[in-house]
Amino acid sequence: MPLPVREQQRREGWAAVQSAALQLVSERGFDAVTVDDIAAAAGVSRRTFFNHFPTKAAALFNPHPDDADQLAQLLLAVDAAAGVWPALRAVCVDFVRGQDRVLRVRRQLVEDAELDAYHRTAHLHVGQAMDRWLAAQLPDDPFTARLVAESAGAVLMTAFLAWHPDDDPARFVELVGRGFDLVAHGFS
Amino acid sequence: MPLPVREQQRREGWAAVQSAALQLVSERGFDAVTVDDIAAAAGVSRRTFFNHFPTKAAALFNPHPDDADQLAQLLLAVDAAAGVWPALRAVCVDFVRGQDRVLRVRRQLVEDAELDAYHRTAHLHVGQAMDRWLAAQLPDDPFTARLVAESAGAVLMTAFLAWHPDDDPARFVELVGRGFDLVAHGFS
DNA sequence: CGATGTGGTTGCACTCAGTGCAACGTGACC
DNA sequence: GGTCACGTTGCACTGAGTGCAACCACATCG
Repeated sequence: MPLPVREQQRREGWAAVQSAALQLVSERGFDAVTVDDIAAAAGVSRRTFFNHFPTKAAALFNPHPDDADQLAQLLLAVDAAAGVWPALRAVCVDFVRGQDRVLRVRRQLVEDAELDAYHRTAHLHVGQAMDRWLAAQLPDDPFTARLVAESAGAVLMTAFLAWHPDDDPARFVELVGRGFDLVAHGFS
Repeated sequence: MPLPVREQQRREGWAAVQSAALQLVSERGFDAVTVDDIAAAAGVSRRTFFNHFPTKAAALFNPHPDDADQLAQLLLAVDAAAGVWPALRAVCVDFVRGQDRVLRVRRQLVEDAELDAYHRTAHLHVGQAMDRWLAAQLPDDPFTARLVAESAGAVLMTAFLAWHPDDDPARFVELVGRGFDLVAHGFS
């Protein structure tokens, strides 16, 4: 199903801006790059930058529109018969593969404590699909549903921070799986 | 041990600004209050506001200096013989008592999705004492240490979101305990 | 007690993030 | 070919956050 021309162009512009942002910020650092710099490098106006992204940090960390679709697809397809946690493990491990385009750059950026905060907020967005799925799976226990969602976030963040930019991206996937297993086993 | 006069005044100014910030923002909303408004209400200059807090959001969510001391004290005193997770449970439950001064207002603010993000970043600060303690407890397994820290954060955040502003603050403490127990048991 | 030093406070000027608005240009649709 | 919808652009504006230099109050020492 080919996307409409309009939407196609829109996503190309989106990708051009994010690409320029990642490039410039990884070279010079977050504070040394202005929105005007990024917009100019991407060949769009400053105002258009803000049509694509609400903030400067969003240009670095917001997920690609396709990613949100993909996560939703994975959640639809997964079999939760063995419990929500194993299902979520499978979904996250699958999802996290094929993120290597942005993985390394983002990991380097997050060395800066300030950007770590931005990074975490970006994940709130992606998490919404997961929140809805969990609410449907555990309709009678919203507390546990929320806790499972936050715990999955904790695992992903831990793996992300434990992964080193020099490592193979596959190692990140492995760390995610290990984190899920540790939490599944419990801390008692 | 009475604090030096200088430090005493400093903390009074700090508290005055935070108090004014919580008051105004809970009345009008985050975006409808400027830093100038807060500074004026606290009886200090705009520039002094930024001497106390690096950002507007920090004035709402940054922990009181005494809180950091208290958390450090609790961590020093706790007995970790039964494992790090039970110890952390005890520390957090203790710590979370006596936070009722800011609990209700903050919970109301976080209804706004944007401020939820700010709130989470503020916790990174408090968590540093916990990070150091965990690194000392699990020197040979930094991955688990990080995961435990993130999981404790997940529990606190879940309890905070599950707690309702009309509830008794004691209920929040109870929810924290319940969250720790659920994670201790595991999700398998 | 008076001189000196240290550190928080203040005002000023500046950069830059983010927003509202109105004009424009280009695909979509009949 | 006309018109409609929508993303793009420029412009002007608010407000967050910072660097700097002057100022003032508490502290210290002779």
